Amino acid sequence: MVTPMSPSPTPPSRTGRPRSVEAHAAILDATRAALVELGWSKLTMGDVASRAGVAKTTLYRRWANRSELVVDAVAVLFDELRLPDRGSLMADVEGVVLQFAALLDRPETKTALMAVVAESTRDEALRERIRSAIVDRQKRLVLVGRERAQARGELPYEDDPAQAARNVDMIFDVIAGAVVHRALVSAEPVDTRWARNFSLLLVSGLTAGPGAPRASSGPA
Amino acid sequence: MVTPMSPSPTPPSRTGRPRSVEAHAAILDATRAALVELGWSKLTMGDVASRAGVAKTTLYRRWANRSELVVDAVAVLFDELRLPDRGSLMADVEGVVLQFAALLDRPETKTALMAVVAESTRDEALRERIRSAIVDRQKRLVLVGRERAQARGELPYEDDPAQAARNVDMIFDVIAGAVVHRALVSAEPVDTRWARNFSLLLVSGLTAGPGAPRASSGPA
Amino acid sequence: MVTPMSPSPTPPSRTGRPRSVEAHAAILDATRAALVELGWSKLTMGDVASRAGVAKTTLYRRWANRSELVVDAVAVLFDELRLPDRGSLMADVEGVVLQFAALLDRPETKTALMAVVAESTRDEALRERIRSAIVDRQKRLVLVGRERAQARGELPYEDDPAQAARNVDMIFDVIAGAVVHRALVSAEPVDTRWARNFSLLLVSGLTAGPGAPRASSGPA
Amino acid sequence: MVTPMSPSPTPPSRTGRPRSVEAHAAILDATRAALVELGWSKLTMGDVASRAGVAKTTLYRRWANRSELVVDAVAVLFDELRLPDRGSLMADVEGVVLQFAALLDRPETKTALMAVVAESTRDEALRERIRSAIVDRQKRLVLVGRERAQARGELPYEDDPAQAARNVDMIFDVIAGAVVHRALVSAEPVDTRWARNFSLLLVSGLTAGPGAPRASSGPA
DNA sequence: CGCTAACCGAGACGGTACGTCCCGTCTTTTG
DNA sequence: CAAAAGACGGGACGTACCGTCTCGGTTAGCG
Repeated sequence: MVTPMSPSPTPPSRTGRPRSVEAHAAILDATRAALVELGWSKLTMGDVASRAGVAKTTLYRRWANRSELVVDAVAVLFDELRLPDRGSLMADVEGVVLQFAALLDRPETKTALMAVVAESTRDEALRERIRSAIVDRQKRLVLVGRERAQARGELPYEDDPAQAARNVDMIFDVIAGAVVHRALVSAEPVDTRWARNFSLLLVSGLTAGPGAPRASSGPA
Repeated sequence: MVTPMSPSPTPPSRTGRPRSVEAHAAILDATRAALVELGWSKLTMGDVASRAGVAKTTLYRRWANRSELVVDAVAVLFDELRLPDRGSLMADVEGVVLQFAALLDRPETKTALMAVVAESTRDEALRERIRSAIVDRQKRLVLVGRERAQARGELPYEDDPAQAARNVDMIFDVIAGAVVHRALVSAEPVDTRWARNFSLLLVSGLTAGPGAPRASSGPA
Repeated sequence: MVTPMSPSPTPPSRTGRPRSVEAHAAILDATRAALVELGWSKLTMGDVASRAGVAKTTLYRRWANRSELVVDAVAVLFDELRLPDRGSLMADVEGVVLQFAALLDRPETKTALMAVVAESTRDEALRERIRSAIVDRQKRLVLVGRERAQARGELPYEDDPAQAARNVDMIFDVIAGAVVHRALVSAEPVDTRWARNFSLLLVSGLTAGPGAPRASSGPA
Repeated sequence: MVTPMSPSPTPPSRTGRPRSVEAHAAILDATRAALVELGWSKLTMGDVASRAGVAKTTLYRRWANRSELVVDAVAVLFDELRLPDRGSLMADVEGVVLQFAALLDRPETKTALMAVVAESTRDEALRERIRSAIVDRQKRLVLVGRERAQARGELPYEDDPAQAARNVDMIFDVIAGAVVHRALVSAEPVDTRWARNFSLLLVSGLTAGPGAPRASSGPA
């Protein structure tokens, strides 16, 4: 209970045998491997431990429960998302949609993401961990895309910083939500055609609706 | 052995004691109550059975597992969604967004929906059950909204029926996905302002992008 | 509760559809077959019913529980025991020992006999059923053997009828007990050598000890 | 998976937490108590576990099934049997018969012994466990009795060691078998009179038949 | 010759126990 | 003093049978 549950490989303690750094990586690797082979609901702490060549107690010393472990194991995969400049806002959106869809098609992500979100509806600490480890980190993609579009003149600059932040949040929810829903709930493929149609819809909305000159505070 | 795990209280068999219809309703009620009190991850079959005043075997006779039971228990809640005519496409969208958000704010829905979707990534039968019991049934809302908007002249009629169907699917994924992501992943409230901004974005996109005159097959 | 649990195919009732006689035989056959294949502890009422092509209710209408059913199914096998005249008391004893051993070597008898006896230690009705269906019926063998030995002059006639009855009981317990113990508890074969040694011991004891002239009321 | 199901509280493993010795004793005590209260057929592993203040898994870690547990729980009772020197072979036999009868009259022994023997007809491991934990250990009584009788000159010394062993086995089967059969199958009391008559029969047979001078290898 | 009572099969019912799996914790020995 | 090993108390699983209870339907004997 007093043990710090941080993912940092070495806690403040100075005395005693230091925590193994190799173990940390091995555990996260084992977690992803177990997700691929077994899926979220059949993944067990004991199995992860034995895959990692580690005792169960070592896991519990570092993570409070399996949801937090899985969030950490999966979060790094989201950091691989990139937003290369494809020349236009619509192309950039289409690119990130397809990248995100590819990520959601990986078995470890597919099975784990919705599961930890479901858990988080009853677990404040987990909710916070998801937000900081995944959600907030990926909003960078929206920020970069907007800046680029503004530089290109495709989007105006928003004066109100609060409204600008709200726009970023909403666009993130729209893009991520639509892709997740298409891929996991409707269980239909996110292919090039879908990505193009979706990007067209979004970019049209952005250039005509909120984010467009003077549409945010009150629609016509 | 091959007893159909359908939610219908009486399988095709003609002989033998028929399945109890009261038990069926009691089980679904108990399932929702357990979701509210315990949440998905602490809900157990044994607990549902005893709440319903029913033996555990009676549950397993009718549902193959907890996920399928929960889908059936939750699906009926989605049928309460309505699309009253609020006079404009944007008002209609805003209305359905707020209704859907209210539904996702109910504890039984919040904790269960993402959980069964997560399970369904490894369970084809469950995926199909979610699709038929929830997803396909609620697309009716998009259909009604589009027809109404077309009648009002807010949206054009689409000639290609395949493209029309694709549009319905995508709009459904965008609306449901954005609301779900905002409410459960980002864990931020879907309030009136968010709903208005989102509706503005969507309707702007719809009237300018796909669904707008000749933008669907290929943008310039 | 009011239904008479007698093994007779037709209870005292006069009106209504009579109980099926074919079913009765089919059930006992199925019981023995299940004993052979599954053994006592894995024999189930449902399995016997389906083997016999009969509903479970039909079994319960006729037998109170599986122990009583098995006693009835096994009892008839004991009636096949015979005591052919082999010319001497010792040869007669040896003959019946080997016959009894052969009966106990049959899988249905082996697995069932001790099981129902074990049950009967807590079930008075079952104890009575075992006594009347098996134990008392087979004492006939001892009676015949004694009469024959007395006719041959190998054994004296006992004047006191109560003592005579006690002797029969004891000899029955000694023979049956020794064979059962050797076969099932010690789990060693009852072969010709064992049978001969045992018979020698018993007949020696009988002609010198109780049953011998004036040894029963008080040994020297 | 291949954990040795031995009754010893500590398996060969050297590392890890050792098995609790207190739990071991508590379980065997609880088993006997449950046998007394419920009898063999109503004794459940879960009930024994909760009586012993132990988890069900702890039982299964040490015994493969209920039968093996019960054999271990009951076996120690047989070790209480003694053979005090009563001055003559007949008195010694009578004494052990009455002691054995008293043991079989205890509710835990009565209900359990025949039950595990019945199970053992289909379970080689159980058969071996009964033999080593009960049967072979109690043959000591016959050995002691014979030595004493030989010292007294009541019985001759047997030259052939194989025949001597066979005699011990047979006498054990005769004594134990007769008492068990009288007590449990015939369900009649083993009182002093019965014990005296039986002892007379047996001792007469022993001094005149096998074990007597030159009758063992082949009677005329 | 139709009643009617008791039978029949099928199979769902509320229950109990099973033996297994995993949880998260706790004692050990080892490094 | 941490780490691996593994036993611990506990809880839920999904299954197997129990003995009972509807069902719809059959089969006598009696009136």
